[in-house]
Amino acid sequence: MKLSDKQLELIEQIGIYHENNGFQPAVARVMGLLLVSDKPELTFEEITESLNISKSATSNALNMLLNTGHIEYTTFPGDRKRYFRIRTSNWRDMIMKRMDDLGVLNALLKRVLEVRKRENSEYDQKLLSFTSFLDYMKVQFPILIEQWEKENQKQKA
Amino acid sequence: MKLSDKQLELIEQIGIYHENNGFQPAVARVMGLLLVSDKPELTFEEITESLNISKSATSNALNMLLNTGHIEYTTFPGDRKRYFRIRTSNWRDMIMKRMDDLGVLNALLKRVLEVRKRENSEYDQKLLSFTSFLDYMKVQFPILIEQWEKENQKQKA
DNA sequence: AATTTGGTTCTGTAAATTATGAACTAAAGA
DNA sequence: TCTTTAGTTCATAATTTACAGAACCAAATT
Repeated sequence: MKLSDKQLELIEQIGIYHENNGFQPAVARVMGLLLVSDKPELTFEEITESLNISKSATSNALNMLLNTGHIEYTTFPGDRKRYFRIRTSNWRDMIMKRMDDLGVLNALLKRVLEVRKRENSEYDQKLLSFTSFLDYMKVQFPILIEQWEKENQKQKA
Repeated sequence: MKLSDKQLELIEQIGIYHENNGFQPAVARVMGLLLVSDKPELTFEEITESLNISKSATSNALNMLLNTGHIEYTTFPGDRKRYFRIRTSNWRDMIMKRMDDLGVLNALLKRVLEVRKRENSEYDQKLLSFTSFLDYMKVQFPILIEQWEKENQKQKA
């Protein structure tokens, strides 16, 4: 498994992106590798060797990515190896999870408005208006996705 | 500065939320406190005492939050203390930064499609379709915000 | 039966993060 | 001038994280 310099660089960049989103470094690199490699499916061995990480790090990373639904694997008859690949369905999930996270924030902010006491606060007006925006988003966002899917469908036809 | 049990609990929950979004623990608690306290503006001293953290932790947290534009302070003539509060304008920024982050992802994925070679890949079709969705989002999202602002304006009138 | 393969699990540890407390500073007040 | 106030800075201690390496295991192969 040869990787070009461009590929190696891109794996690092994608790695950093995922690190910023809470993945640990090795896990983030595995995601990068699976995205960037010429082959869409890689074995355990290929991953360890390409990234120069230990078997334990690879095992740990793959299992965490399997558990979180970011990757999946296939097998072939008469071959004990598993072939790992990114779950494409995961992109929609990823976006949705970001929305959910805003939902958590929204719930917390509403709780804030319940719990504490502030008189005639213009600040709380803004807070209320923000939560209402988050409510609006929660409704409108799925509609936005739907619209895009329609347009995308049209283009294919 | 007395805080009710409910307030203390909520500060922790908001703290955890912000930890998950990359803030360090003490910084996240300061954000929680400023949101949840009955007074909208707190002094350095009130923050240290309410959260039971050291002066250095407080200093560090406040400076970091000031630098990142999450909080601001006012002063009053003849009073050397600074009164810290959350910048409300920051909520729009927060949402926008999330969008920007998706922009970074989008750029990386486009780079992926350029850099590697995969034949007749249905996978790459999906990837392409995802980047096109991110493009769509980038355009539509500000429009969504605008629409909401219009509706919100109407309600006030 | 012995070995190889494809991993997993279990310490140990280097490095990074996060916070503390003490010493310090600059401005204001007595 | 001495003290207090409102913080900052520094050295360091306490966690936490992230990984390597070795031992281990079950299934397949020889």
